[in-house]
Amino acid sequence: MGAKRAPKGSVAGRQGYHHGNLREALIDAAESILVEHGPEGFSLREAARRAGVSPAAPQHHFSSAAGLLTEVAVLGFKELTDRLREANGRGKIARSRLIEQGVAYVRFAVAHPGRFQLMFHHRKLLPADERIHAAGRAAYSELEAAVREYLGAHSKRPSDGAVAAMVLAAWSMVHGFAQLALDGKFDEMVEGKDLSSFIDAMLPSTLRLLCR
Amino acid sequence: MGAKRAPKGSVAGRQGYHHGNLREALIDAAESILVEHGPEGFSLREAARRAGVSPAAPQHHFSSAAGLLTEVAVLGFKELTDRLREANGRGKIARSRLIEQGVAYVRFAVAHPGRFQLMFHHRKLLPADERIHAAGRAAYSELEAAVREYLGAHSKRPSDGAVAAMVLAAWSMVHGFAQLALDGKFDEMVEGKDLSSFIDAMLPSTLRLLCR
DNA sequence: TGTACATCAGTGAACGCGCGTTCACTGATGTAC
DNA sequence: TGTACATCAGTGAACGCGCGTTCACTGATGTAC
Repeated sequence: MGAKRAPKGSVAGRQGYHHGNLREALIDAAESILVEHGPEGFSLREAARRAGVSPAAPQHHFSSAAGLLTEVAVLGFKELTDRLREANGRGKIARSRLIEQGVAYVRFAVAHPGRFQLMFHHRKLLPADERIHAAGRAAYSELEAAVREYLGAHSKRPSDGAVAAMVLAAWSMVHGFAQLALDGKFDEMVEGKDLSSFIDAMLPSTLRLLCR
Repeated sequence: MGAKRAPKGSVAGRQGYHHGNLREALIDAAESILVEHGPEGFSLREAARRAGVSPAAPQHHFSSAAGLLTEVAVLGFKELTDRLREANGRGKIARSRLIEQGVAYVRFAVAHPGRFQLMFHHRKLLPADERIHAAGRAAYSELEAAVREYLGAHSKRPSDGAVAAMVLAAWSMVHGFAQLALDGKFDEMVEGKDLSSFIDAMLPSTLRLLCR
């Protein structure tokens, strides 16, 4: 096994001419590039390099750079959806569940900055891709559900308009908070502290200004 | 005048070997590129091309591509600051002034998408540039002033913490709204209508959920 | 169980492209006398 | 008012770079018989 001759371009995990798991390896490579250099620093050649494969290899798995990134973005939306659903399961009070969900949104963004920025970077993705839309809508639905429950706790049956307005407000707030945090606009306020503890300290009370 | 021989590479507005106004022409060119292709589509060579000048010419006015873009971003922050100050001058009720200011923030973003995205795209700007920080802080101060007046209308003397929290909430909301709008995430809701009318229709009521 | 062969998943060299930056240069302008 | 000359603001060719994509190819795998 270990004695098997490895081809010149080989890399840890690679054992022969066929990679065996190139599709997943390229996705992992893409995510690591995104973390280090953001969506703009991504290149297909670099992803191939990190997967230990020739520059032409990705063609067999993804139509193009945008195709690979679209896959990563779809996976990102799916994980965000999971995080939001999970957060809405915590706690008995609808209001605190909604707040937990907002915190989960921002935590996802700072935990996976590359992936998050990519998800909202349509120029880098396949245009008008149905999977992206569907994955985005699924995440939106989680937020909508939490808002509906929250509003339902006050008036018996919230109107669709009221729900939509509150979703717009909550989504804008957490999205803006996440973007500003990732762009370093809070660095002066954060000072020595860690960004995560700043979020934990400030975000819930910020969200409480909206949900009261 | 009109009969004057123009050099081969000449372009409207150019009249001789010396451009005469290259610095401003490059800034204008940069803004037009940003509008068309976003911060990622910017290149110094293209800016030089649009200004009707050789690729090496910008060196005499800006240290690098990041230097030119930093200039554009600083101007953007200055204009945003003006818009915010202006908005806070409209209306007698502090609450409606704050809401007007939020609307002005988003209107600025959709009116100058390239400039706006650039301002929050630190990877494209000179790192740790003092002018950017100062220009950003000036805009922040406008928002802070409006929030302080708004909160002051309720309790007699709002605490700094309360002001900071409200600023964070308001800034996050308008910034997120703007980013999501520019990224096309509202396109399904907008449908046939124009983005500006969607903003006018939805944003004030969204902000009212926060300011009440 | 062995063999022939189609298919799959890679290689690696080559393409043309646009980029930022450098270099020696030169035309235009402004100033000193 | 005229002239010499320094300085400024451009030119355009060249550099090396990394990119996405193409191409003819080949090693490995899996299947039919």
